[in-house]
Amino acid sequence: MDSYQILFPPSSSSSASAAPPTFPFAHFAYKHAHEFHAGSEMMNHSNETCSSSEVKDEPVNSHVGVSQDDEDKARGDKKKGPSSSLSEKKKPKKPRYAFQTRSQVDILDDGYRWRKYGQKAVKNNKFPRSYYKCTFHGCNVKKQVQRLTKDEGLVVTTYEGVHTHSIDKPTDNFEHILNQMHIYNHF
DNA sequence: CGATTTTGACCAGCGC
DNA sequence: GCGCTGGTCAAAATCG
Repeated sequence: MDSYQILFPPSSSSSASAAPPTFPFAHFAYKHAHEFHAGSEMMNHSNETCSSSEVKDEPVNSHVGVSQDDEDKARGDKKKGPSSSLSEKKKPKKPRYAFQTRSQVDILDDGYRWRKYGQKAVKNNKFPRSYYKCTFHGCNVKKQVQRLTKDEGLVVTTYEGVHTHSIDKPTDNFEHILNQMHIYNHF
């Protein structure tokens, strides 16, 4: 837990091929474009919500970000029980895209279908963090939603992985925004 | 009745 | 080595 580098995705994606089709939350971003906070620079403009000047505990203040690592994953078996099988992987962290939004509800509908699989109380936060998994068959995308203590109205959503399928609930022509985001991405 | 949420337990990584 | 914290699983409960 710490701060993910909050920034827009792959500004450094050396391998474009590896670049995900789009951000998993692009769709959602569009829907909440008006209240979408992403991009360190973009944020500066809308500093009304977060005055990230004196940050001390909350690393995530006014950044939205992304931090990607490997594209692998390492969930072979993590479960209770004898950990006999485990001699591989070190801890490949999948790319994670974090961004925060202003919303009264934690459950932000981004078009995909999620199933909650856990909830945990995190330190420095009054509100618990919820863990969701994409229910699409074969899609291992996960996301966690957490409300900030400082800004009760701010919800931090962290996506892990990229959806390998289309949105379950298509709506507006968000592809437009997608393109824009791509631009940032390329930037 | 099936899908999803809730909730406690378990495990792994990290810091001291 | 121990304790803390985060992340995940799974059984039970709840919802549509």
